[in-house]
Order: sequence, then C-alpha cells, then structure tokens
Amino acid sequence: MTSEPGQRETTEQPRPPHRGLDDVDRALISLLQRDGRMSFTNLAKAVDLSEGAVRQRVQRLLRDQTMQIVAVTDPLDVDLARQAMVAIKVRGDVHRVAAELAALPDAHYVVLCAGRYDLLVEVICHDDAHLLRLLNEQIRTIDGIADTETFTYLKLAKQTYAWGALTD
Amino acid sequence: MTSEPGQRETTEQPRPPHRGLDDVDRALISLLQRDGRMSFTNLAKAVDLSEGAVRQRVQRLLRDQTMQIVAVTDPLDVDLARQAMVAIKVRGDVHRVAAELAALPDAHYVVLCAGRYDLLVEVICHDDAHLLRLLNEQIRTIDGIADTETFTYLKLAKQTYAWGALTD
DNA sequence: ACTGAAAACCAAGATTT
DNA sequence: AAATCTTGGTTTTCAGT
Repeated sequence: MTSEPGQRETTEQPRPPHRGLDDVDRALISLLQRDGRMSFTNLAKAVDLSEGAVRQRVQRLLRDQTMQIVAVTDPLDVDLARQAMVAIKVRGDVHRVAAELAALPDAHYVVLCAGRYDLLVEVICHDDAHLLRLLNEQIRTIDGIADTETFTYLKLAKQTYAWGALTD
Repeated sequence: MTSEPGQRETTEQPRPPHRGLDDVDRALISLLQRDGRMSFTNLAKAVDLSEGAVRQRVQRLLRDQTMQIVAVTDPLDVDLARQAMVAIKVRGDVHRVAAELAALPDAHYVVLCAGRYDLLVEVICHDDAHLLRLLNEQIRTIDGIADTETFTYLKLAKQTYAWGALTD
C-alpha cells in the first residue's frame, strides 16, 4: 500500500475528481459509515454485486480519498487531551492561511466558512500549556491572521458519521 | 452484532468508563486511526501480541464505544451537500439543550464549549432550503436557545484522525 | 495454539459503455 | 478502447475451542 491513509489535505493532494460516484458507490459509503470493517462479502450481498467488484470499488474510493476508513475517538476522554475550536478572521488570501494551518500537526480539521469568521480550526493538545503554545507561537504568528477566538471543548455530546443515502 | 456502530451519543448511552486503557490499547487505536481496516494479524505484529488477544481488545474498544471505525467523507463534495457549524448561546441547562440537539438526525456533531458560545453543532443538509428549515424549525425552536450564529462551510481544507500516542 | 470455515486476494476472461 | 464485473483457484484471516 503506497498511499498514506487516515489523512485528507486538499491543499497538498490534488485528488482526482470524484464526480461520477454512482448509486453503488454511495451505498457502499453509507454502509461503511456505519461499520467501517464490514466484510467485502457482506457489502457485496448488500449491493448485489460480486465480492471482487466491491473490493475494487472500495479500494478506488480509498485511493481517490473520496473516503477514509479510520478509528475515531473522543480525544477528550480517551487521550485525556485538551481540544478546542479556533475561529479565525483573515486578511488577504484565505487559501494560503488555510494551507499553513493545515500543515500544523495539531490542527486536524480546517474548514473555510462564511460568516463572522473565515476559518474554523479544530485542534488537539496534550494540555493547556500545549494549547497556549500552539495558539501563541504557531497560529497567531501566521501572516494574514487578523484575529482569533478560541472555544475550549468541555464535553462531546454527539459524534456521528452515518449521514447520506440510506441514513433517513 | 447487537450494538449499533457508527454513532456516539454520550447523552443517551451511559457508556462504561474507559479508564484503564493501557499502552497496547492506545497503540491499537493509533494504528487504526491511520487504517481502520488493518488486519488483526498485522495489528498483532505491531503490538507484539497474539492475533486473538488483539481481536478481543479491538472488539472491546468498539463495544465500549471507546472508538468507532467508520468511513468519513467530505460531504461537501461527495454528497453535494450543504454543511455548516451552528454556534449557540444557551440560557438554562446546557446539557438538556445539547441532548435535544443531539437527537436531531441532521446534527452529527455536538460539543459543549467555553467562550462566546456554549454549544457548537455541525449540521449536514441537502440544500439551502433544508438548512433553513433545520435552523428555523428544529433548532431555534428549542427552549433555552438564546441565540444562534451559522457558519456555512465553503471548503474543507484538512481532515485527519491520526493524532494520539504514536502520531508524533 | 490449533482447526475448520470464511473472507480476501489475484489474474484472466467476459461484458458493458 | 477503457473501465467494470465475474469467475475460479489460492492464500490469508477469522472465530471458537
């Protein structure tokens, strides 16, 4: 396996266009959003295709970074970590700032948005000292960041990944 | 499999305490954060345990909802969906409001936080009309919600789930 | 740790667009 | 022609003892 799974960075990887997802692709994604370790044979039964065909499709979806199949936890209580959302106002090129933020290992979720802020960045730190250092030395020093506001996470109340076709 | 994977709601499930995660557990989680379909035998080699022991541990971690193994996508371009973060100010019991929000199928991420807002809620909608309906009819009608602010997602720049022990 | 059963893998060949 | 699906044989993995 040459590709590096468990990561998606649109700023670094010019991933192929994933238009042309058909209904079967969506059905597979939907099933795997519920159970990422579901066997290919079971997936095959569900979408009424051969096991081989399903395996090829899943591999393609992973290779294209259309989806990733990963373990997700609540860092707040599994890793005893500090977690926060940092909301950022930008002056200048938002894409450049986003790319610089995406390069930070402690920032695991970066999204451009409309509204009071231009960027939302979710970060995970070991402790408060780490968080402070991250904010002060690595984030607020980035050129083009006009203002930041930090929302420290207190408790995770819901975390789901099973939206999509068959969800409703 | 009797449990319902692909979902974590602390408000509904009184999940068992997952203190007592040892180093092996953390190593397994870390590996699966990179590749959620990694085989038990490969996991076993990595942590130097028998395949059976590893399988039991992984099943326990899943059963306890310490982690979930799921497919994650960028709904913005895979599902052609509208996605947004709704920031909420609460009057009264934040837990109750969080629970009511967590009950909404279109809210897939709900977190209590400190700062200007009390709650952050990530939502996924089919289109603008759906988003408007969700905000107006299902969110802002909840008792105790004093104010909401919506940040519509424009582009996902980074999405990673591989933090943790062996990450650095 | 061992074993039967199941699943994953691989490579052509067939089929569809 | 290219991409996708099937099939059959082989290897690996799984789950229970």
